[in-house]
Amino acid sequence: MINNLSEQELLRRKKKEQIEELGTNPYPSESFESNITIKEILQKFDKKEAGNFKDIKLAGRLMSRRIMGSASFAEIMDDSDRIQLYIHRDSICPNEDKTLYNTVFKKLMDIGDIIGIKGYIFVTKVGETSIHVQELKLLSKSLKPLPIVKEAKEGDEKKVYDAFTDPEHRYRQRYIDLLVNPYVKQIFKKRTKVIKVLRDYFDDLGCLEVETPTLQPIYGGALARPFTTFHNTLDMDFYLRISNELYLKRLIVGGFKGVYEFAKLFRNEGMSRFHNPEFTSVEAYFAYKDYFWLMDQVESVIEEIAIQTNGTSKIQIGDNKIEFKKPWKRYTMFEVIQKFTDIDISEMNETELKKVAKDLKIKVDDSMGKGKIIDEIFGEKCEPKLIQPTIIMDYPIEMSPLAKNHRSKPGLVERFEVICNGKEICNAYSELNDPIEQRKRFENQLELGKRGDDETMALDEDYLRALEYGMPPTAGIGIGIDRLVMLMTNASSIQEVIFFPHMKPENQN
RNA sequence: GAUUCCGUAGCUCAGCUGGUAGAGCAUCUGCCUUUUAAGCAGAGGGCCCUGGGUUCGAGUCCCAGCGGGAUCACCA
Repeated sequence: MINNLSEQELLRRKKKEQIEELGTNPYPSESFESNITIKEILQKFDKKEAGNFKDIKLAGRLMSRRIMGSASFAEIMDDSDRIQLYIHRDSICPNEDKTLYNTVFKKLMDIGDIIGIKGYIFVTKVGETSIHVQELKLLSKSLKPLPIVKEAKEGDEKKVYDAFTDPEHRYRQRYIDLLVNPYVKQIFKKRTKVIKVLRDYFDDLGCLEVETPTLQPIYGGALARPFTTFHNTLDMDFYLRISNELYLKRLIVGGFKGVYEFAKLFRNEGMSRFHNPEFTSVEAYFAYKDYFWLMDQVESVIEEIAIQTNGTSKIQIGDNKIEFKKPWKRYTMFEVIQKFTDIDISEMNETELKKVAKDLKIKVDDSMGKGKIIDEIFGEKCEPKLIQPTIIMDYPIEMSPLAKNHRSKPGLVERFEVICNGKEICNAYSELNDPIEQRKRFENQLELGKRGDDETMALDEDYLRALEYGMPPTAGIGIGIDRLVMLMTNASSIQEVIFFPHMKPENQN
């Protein structure tokens, strides 16, 4: 193992031993509490507001060093920002013994070491806010060299050297990515903000945040292939949930007026820049509400998310400027298909629909029912063109086995999705609460399964039993958190918004 | 899954029609010794992703594999 170490790694291990020989623990136990953040220093000091800028105590990572004889400049980074340190030999070594500066700082410390300092703030000749260090302590020795990203000014242009940009390394070693690329932290802070706004919104509506099983004996609530696992004591298979929908609705049967859950969902399908095998969704259910009420809520909460994360409801996403301010455009499924294809399919039967699909050069096969064909036409001809947030409503019944029949349009259900930047970001409906109808829908799914559709829903007897006791009229919604965060952070891939996206195992090659 | 591009020093990347492995940063040594430095001089550092093949000779050409990116197809 030791033979595989690079020259620089061997050297750092040796330095660690030398530190120990000097009687210093390179990994001390005692807490070291900063009394200010770097961001606070930079903001308050520049404003020249009164404050305590002596007796600064700060812990962080050493990010650069420029050593001159008996005085050096360095940079320290904490959770908030970076600041320059001025380290003068006689300041940190006021007595005869200059070991701390000459040996420990100059010879035994490295970029990447975690240190604690005490000192006071001043401004250098060239005007950079800095800390004059009076005490210096090693808090943790770093044994691997960090990729060094440097910025230099050439005239007016800012040039970045040795950027750490290789996606494989960035995702596999996210800790390095976070240390070295400051924008990455901002993405994840926004992600947490998105979740917080949603949570606050649902709480304010009087909902209860709940948890439901991740391991499920029957997977349901969505159309997808599951991961399978095994419970030894029960001697049976379990599935990692593809959805938590049916459990949350059981809780509505149980009498809660509203429930929501942020849930990791697992789908055993392809990976791409829009798909990770596990992803986060929030589902929320509201008793005594319908899908029109939900449309208003989703417009409000997403506008609020945009404002909270970006300071404005108008966000640049890729090449598009997207306005989240409500109200959004609303179309029925048939209207939007007519808008983009000039074809009115509202009265068509399966045979006619197949012909339309073929004319539009959309692949159809015998496993596809009416609903699936309509969904394909929509996905192909409409969805990619819907850039501004748009509500699409009233879906064909075949594609929506858990949604309530439309109050006035036969063959349709009271369902809507929000499409933004050409992608679905949420899916919602007036929930089907007629247990007899629900059983028929499940049975119809089984039929589709026999026709060869490999994505159909299993029949869940306990869920039907729950409905038979009576579920109030209920509106429910699922929002894909990862996709929403991608929009709010202008990220082009889902891997950018998940700390540890799944990848093939690292090989020793 | 399909197409296509990529894998060389700790990092970012050169390396031509095949002929002893290169640069900048980082590291080490020295210079500079008190508010700027990407400083100056020198040095060390490589299973060129892996395994086969062609060849007198392969980082380079061919085949297979592993890993990754981009685009496309299915799912959110």
